[in-house]
Amino acid sequence: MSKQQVSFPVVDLNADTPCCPPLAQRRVPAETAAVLAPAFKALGDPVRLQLMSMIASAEDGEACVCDLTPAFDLTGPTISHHLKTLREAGLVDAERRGTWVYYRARPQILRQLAALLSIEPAAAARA
Amino acid sequence: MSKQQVSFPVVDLNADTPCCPPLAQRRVPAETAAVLAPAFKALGDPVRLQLMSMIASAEDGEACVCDLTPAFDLTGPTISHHLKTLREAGLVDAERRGTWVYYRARPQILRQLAALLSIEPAAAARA
DNA sequence: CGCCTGTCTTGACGTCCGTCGAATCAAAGA
DNA sequence: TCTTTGATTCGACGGACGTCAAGACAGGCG
Repeated sequence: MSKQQVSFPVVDLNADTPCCPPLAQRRVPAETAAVLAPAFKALGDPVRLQLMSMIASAEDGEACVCDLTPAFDLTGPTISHHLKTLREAGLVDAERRGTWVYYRARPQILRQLAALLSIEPAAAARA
Repeated sequence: MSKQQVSFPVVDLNADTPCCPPLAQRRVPAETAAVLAPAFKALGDPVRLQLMSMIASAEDGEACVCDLTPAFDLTGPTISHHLKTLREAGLVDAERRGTWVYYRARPQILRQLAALLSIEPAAAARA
């Protein structure tokens, strides 16, 4: 493990983040943007967006990699890479139970992102 | 991101898009993911997230490039490039009036993105 | 027209990203 | 222990991205 990987985001948005009056209500400060942007970035790939949805909409709230991988025309390592991206963005958690690894969505950050994008009637009517 | 990119999008999400039961409710189809991911991607940069917020939260619902640019330690062309990205993602509209160019948010797509990320109590309680 | 100011486009550079094959690690069985 | 199966990490390649300097374009004013 020694080598690189100095920075290891694994964004922790659950704790302190004062989180986000809507984007259209007050200007997002640079620090908030720096914290939240990586989450949007992680969702900015069609494969990861589908992975996120498959995980979040799974029956028991969790999905096995073994169910995720065959849903795409991509190799295992590539799916694993995308899952790592989602993990480091703080969007999902992973847990190994026996042979398989299960992924679970973190609803708090999803709510934060949704809140940031929410538009109140006032702003909506304005434009 | 996923390869291809058939033609430059200039995503038109306002019209037809069936748009999006919450991501955690039903699995997002590949076509929907392909259409929505670029919008998230566009928000996945701190500068663009701030630009989007500055535009959406502006007094009259629109912001002049001349007000946007000096808010960052970046050159004019770079800001212009980011604005173009937001435009091509369908997140903002631009209009030239005399000397200055004004940008205006498109609330519909913001609402769509927010709806996609929204978590119902059921799914929230589950995880 | 000519000049100035504001904005966008172009071309280039270095970095990051998505993808794969091969190697590695982890758990379960023979 | 050795083998098998599932998942991640490593190393590499090609393409996309963020940034800037320089040039081009548009509108206003003498």
